[in-house]
Amino acid sequence: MDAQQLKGHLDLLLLATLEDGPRYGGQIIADVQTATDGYFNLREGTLYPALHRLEKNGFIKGEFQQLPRGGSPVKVYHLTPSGKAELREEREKYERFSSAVRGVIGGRP
Amino acid sequence: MDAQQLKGHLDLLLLATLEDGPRYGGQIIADVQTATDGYFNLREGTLYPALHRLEKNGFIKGEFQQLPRGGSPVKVYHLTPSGKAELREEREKYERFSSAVRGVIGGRP
DNA sequence: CACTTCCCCTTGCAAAACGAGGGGCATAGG
DNA sequence: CCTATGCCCCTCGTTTTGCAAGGGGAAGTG
Repeated sequence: MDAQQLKGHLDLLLLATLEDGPRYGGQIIADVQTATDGYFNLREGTLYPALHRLEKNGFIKGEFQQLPRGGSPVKVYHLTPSGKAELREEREKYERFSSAVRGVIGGRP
Repeated sequence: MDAQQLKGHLDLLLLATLEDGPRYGGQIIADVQTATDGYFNLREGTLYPALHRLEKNGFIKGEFQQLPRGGSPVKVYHLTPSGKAELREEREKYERFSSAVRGVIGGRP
């Protein structure tokens, strides 16, 4: 996977992942990896700053929770209403991007 | 258009544009803009360094040519054989990227 | 002679993913 | 008990790269 390829699209992936329900860091990484057949292998140094960014912008909210299986509390993030709206916008933005690229390289829109 | 969105995909766009024939800077900008319905509006500060990068890697080659319509000679770039191979690879890379994103956000692959 | 229009190039800036490193808590093994 | 391992969360510095701004040259126009 090319690192630069991901720039500008990470927020969309995170919001879309959280759309399926609250998750904490490790789960998000695992889910993205599964959903992309291993193509996107997010690093912690990538994920956490991105989550903080999204939280600061009010799109997601994180709360520490104690898991039944013990261990330290984990920080579970969930979408806010404004985050759902943002997700819709990001989806549309991606569609415009995708169409534009297809317009240049050819292939299905 | 989000600047970050383009990162990591610019080389693909340039190589694909030159696939249709040799072009000089201004033409490339115009062609990309047309092919994307105005979505990608490349700046000179974006284009020229990228062209130099591609040329240094042997993917394209630029030569100054005198245009029939007069004016200063323009630098016309064309794909090299290794550039055509690179374009194939970049296309595949983009398809993998695109599939991966679709895998997360849903929608057609 | 200005003035505009292209064309080409370079420098410094900013955004963002990443690698590496650190620290905390809980369970397992010696 | 004490160390090791496994998660989990966070941060700092690096690198890449698109972009804005600026500059310069050649040709045409009033």
